[in-house]
Amino acid sequence: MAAARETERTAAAEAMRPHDHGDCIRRVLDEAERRASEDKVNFTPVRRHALEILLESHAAMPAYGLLKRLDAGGFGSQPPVAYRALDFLIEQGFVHKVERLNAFVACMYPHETHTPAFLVCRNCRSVAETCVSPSPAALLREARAAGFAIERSVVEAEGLCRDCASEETAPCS
Amino acid sequence: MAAARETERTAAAEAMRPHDHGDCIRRVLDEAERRASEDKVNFTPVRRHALEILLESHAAMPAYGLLKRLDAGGFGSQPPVAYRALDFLIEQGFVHKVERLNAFVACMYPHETHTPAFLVCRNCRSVAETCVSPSPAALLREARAAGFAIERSVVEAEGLCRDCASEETAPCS
DNA sequence: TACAGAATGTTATACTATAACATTCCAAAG
DNA sequence: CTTTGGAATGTTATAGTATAACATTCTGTA
Repeated sequence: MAAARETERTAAAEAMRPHDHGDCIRRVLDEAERRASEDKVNFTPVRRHALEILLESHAAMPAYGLLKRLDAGGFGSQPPVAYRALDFLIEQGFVHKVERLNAFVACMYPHETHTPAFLVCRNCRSVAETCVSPSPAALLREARAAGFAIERSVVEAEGLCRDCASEETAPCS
Repeated sequence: MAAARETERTAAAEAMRPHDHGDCIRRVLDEAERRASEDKVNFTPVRRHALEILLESHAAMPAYGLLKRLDAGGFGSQPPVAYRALDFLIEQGFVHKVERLNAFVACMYPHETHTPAFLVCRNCRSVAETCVSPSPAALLREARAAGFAIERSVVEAEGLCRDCASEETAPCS
């Protein structure tokens, strides 16, 4: 049982482990590409580049960090450059905003509409996205009783990722 | 069944219905009072007044809205006045921040530590707080597999409350 | 009384986000 | 082809959110 748990593989676990991140990027980028042309939306260079930047890591990036990178890539230095790209990417479901951090992460499941749940490390800001069921049944029940129509929802869990936890307990580096 | 649902009462439903809000305020304020003296924390005038202001409605209030009210009450006009009061109230669990809105609401369940879940109306910004189980089992499983230690989490659901929904479908006022 | 820690007062500044309007690009209609 | 209208981008300005840093006051306790 313990051994099984050790080797258990889930999306969140993968995101926080060393892995072939090049594969992540290619996979997501291809999928985004496909979806964009399928939906006939305009996946322009600045939008693509923004997504590529966000895909570089599983950490959340602030808008102005993205802007800086976009500027370095020759895409302009004013805030709307970043926010417009982000608006587009979020609209398409390629990127999520982590409200807790006022920062943005590339979606690891761009192939399906879903309610994201994030494991946000308070130390290194890494963000692992997981797939949970859209809303807990209890919440749906409450909402219905209140006459409230849920349109979208998000779960944000804050804590310590494995790496940061081991650093805290054994700061030997 | 349908009739039963009509008359169903839950915390979230109550918050969004006309109710004796004076009772809400007294109940929560008393409880806060009690907890503060129990925990030997300093429930100063500015902190108490901030909580009173937030308790006036179930809508979320931005920090600078609170600040304006505190200033009107003679408690000072600079941002730290509001943020310090909010820091204290959040620390004590008397107030939650609704990240989605960058705004703050008084907690309706100050008697228990809990993971809040919010039903946030995108139209009127009313916020109904509900009690759901701390984290969905699926999320806990993911977290464990990832070696991630959840310290706190929040669910924020966005949609339309009953009143705003009926306005949208029948704008006759 | 002197001290220490908590709370508050005050100034300045950093960070996040959007409004508003000008310009360019490009594809579809004429 | 050309025009024309919507989408995208460029640009300036400003609104909104939050914290750093340091001075001062208050209060309980040694």
